[in-house]
Amino acid sequence: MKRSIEDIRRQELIEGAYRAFLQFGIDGLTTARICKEAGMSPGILSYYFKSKDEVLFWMVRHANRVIMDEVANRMKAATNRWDRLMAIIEGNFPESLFEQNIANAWLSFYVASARDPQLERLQRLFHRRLASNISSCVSDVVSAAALKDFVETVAVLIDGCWLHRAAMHSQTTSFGAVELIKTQVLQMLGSDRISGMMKAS
Amino acid sequence: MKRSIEDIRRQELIEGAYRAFLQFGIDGLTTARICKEAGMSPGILSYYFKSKDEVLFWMVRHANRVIMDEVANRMKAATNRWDRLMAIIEGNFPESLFEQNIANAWLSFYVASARDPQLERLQRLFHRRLASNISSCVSDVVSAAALKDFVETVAVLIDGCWLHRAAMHSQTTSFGAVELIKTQVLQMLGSDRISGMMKAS
DNA sequence: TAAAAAATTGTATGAGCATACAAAAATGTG
DNA sequence: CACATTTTTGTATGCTCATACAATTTTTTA
Repeated sequence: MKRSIEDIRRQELIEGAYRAFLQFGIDGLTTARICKEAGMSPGILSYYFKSKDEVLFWMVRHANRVIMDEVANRMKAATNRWDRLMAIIEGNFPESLFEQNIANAWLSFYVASARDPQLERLQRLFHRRLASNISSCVSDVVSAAALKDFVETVAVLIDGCWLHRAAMHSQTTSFGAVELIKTQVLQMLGSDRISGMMKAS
Repeated sequence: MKRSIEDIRRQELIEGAYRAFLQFGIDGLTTARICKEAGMSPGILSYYFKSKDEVLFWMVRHANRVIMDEVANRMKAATNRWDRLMAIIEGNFPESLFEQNIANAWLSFYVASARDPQLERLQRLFHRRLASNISSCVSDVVSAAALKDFVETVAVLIDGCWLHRAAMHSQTTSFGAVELIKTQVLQMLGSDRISGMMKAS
């Protein structure tokens, strides 16, 4: 079928771009590098995509889905709100992905999205998803007023840990980041509310 | 004197680079733009500097000094350890500098320092200074074991707030960031230890 | 003031890159 | 098989930029 080969090639290029992204960040992504990584000749990109930026767009979506899958998998095993909150936090730091290169690549995406409206919309979307995920776990035990602050603090902690991981001097591990955030969350919620969250729902 | 004019020109170029950095981030920095911002003709850069990267290096030092001055000024007014800790936190979020453009520029510096050993050394230095500043405020009231975690958490919160500020959707203010971090610090230390820190020293 | 030195200008060069596209190869169709 | 269509290749074009440098202007020196 006609669609098939086009879809396959596009997907191969997106995944090639993803591998190049992880290795070189958003700035190291050249059309030539993307095509090479996908095992094709350099000109092919402009046959299947309107521009490099279009590949970039789909690649970032792909990259985000990889992380979201980690969260989703952990969510399945959770039976109460507390476990779901932990699933979100842990899912944001999969050992296989929490590496300097990758953290740096994500940072470069943040930088780029300040100048590219398409990427900016993606980033906004990712943030909303995270915020709404966190919200749904604690909305029953935290007042509406405090909810926004709680969500923002957790989001800042997650982003902050990734930023720290990008710094070459950092030796933070996946485990360390989760513990750091968990400690703050424990303090913010207190044991009463956490017990409340542990009742199955 | 021979030194004088050279120093002046170098300084002017560094400050031109700084202004361009704040406006366009590290990637928007072209030699032409730097020179233009400094009010000189485009070729002058290679007369006073070995390369663009050398200007970059001095520019980042300059940019950091601007922030450090904010911290230092607030430190002067502090008479006890608690006030000094607050001076560090508040000094890291001066209203005049806590803007989307500037946050983005700093992020781009983080990204770049993964590939430039010179910048990486600078970043390491900035981090050590921050960590040692924070440490000296709380080392008396926090056990040696907990000290590392405390410092790391505060550093992560500071970096995280800046990262969040870089995101276009964020409406965090300077005040909001300080409050967010202060809330976590209050929780971590507890009122007993804070009273301890408030005794003049 | 005349000659030398320093500072500045504007531009040429070449490198790296995205994109377009002509030519070639592969695949499909009758 | 002959022909049309799709896919792929390799390269040409034009752009942005860092850097070097010859030509010019300004300043210093004697």
